[in-house]
Amino acid sequence: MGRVAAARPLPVTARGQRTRQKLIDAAEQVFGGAGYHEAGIAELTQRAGVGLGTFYLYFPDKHAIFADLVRTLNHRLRADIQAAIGGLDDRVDQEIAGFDAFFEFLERHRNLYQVIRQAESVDPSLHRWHYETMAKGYVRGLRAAQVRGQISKDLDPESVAFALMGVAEAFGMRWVHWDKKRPSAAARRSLRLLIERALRPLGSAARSSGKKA
Amino acid sequence: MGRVAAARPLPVTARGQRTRQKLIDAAEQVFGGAGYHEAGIAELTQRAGVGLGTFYLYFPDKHAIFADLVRTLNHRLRADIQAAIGGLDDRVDQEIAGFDAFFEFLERHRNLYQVIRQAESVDPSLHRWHYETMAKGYVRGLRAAQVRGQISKDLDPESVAFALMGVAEAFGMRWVHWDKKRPSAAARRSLRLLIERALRPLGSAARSSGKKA
DNA sequence: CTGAGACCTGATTCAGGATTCAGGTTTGCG
DNA sequence: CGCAAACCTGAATCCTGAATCAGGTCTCAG
Repeated sequence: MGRVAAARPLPVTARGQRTRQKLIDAAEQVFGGAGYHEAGIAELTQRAGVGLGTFYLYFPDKHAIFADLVRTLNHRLRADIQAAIGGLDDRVDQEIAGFDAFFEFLERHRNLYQVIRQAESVDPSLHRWHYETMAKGYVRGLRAAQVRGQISKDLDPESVAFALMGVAEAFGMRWVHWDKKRPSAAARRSLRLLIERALRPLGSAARSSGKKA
Repeated sequence: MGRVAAARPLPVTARGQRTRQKLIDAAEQVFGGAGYHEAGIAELTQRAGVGLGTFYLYFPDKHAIFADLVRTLNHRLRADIQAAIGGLDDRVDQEIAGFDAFFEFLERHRNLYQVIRQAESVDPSLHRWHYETMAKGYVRGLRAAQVRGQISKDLDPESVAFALMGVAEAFGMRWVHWDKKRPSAAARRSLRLLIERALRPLGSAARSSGKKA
């Protein structure tokens, strides 16, 4: 669980920083393609174009760079979703936009996302951290939307957050991962209906903002 | 993907059958506790109380017994859910009962379920088979319910199936896996509300069967 | 009883892969 | 320049653990 292994000091010069980045980029490819256990340090350094030993100048061991990757991923994903949600002020619209951003992220970082899945067996606490992090922001947004009366007040925000994350993952697996394309029109239509009906307060009409706010 | 490795003939005598079973039972423990890669054949045979070499009398390699386990799990899980759904004739009630059965299964086979998650990196096609199998039954049930007018007809059954499976996994992770207990009352209440509102045709009243049919 | 299968065994083999280390090479500053 | 400090290198080390195999041991049909 709590891996330790003395962290290496961050590189001082520009050259060092470049090299470290090359290693991280390579890790993205390598861990994504093969799994954590299948991937070798040799393959990683080769793809980064550096010597084998160089790896250990920047990371104490294999696990360390994997953990780095997961954290990076987590940040990028949350940033993408936040950006996509930005201008919207209706929570249901935000959900839809968030889902789209998620699918797009999955497509662009197809391998990368597998890394997070792997984390479940490689480092359970890291895996859990990922979901807890994601959920926290989610819950905050949902609670605010409840106050604004945009989503039903009788729903427990945390439950809704996990439910939606689950749906996102399942759709990502079914369409992006298996079919290698964004969810079909039918799937996206159903997704919108499900979210709309499940979250919207009972009385309020569907569709909040037509095309323009 | 398509692993081959000549399967060993099934044991002929009662003794052989017993031994094979002991190995499978041990695999359940060992693969569940540690991961696939962490678990060793030695540990497995030790727990089964047989010699190391005996393993290779019944399985061509490590992968084979893992695949066996995933298939077994898949069957047990589907059987449990079918049994739980049995007597009910309203689809929403069936969904709730199905979820409960799933959570109970997760609790009882806590380790075992991780095996299926592991399958994603150990054998992607097996992993996909698991979900496709689960989805197929799901879709059939949903379609029938649509004909009966129990759930909204404008939803794509496959989309709903994957959405619900996703929610089940997320809840399983959050409550059964992390908290080591069934979902909280609040969570189960929200779950029911979400399903009810998302699936039920627009006009129809909630709650189909109160306490007794 | 008895022997031919059917089963069982675990030390040993062996390949793969993480990590080390004993030197190079490069960079930048005085 | 001149020389630390900062980087880089990859063959060699060392360990792990899957898979093998050369012999036993059990079982039951005849």
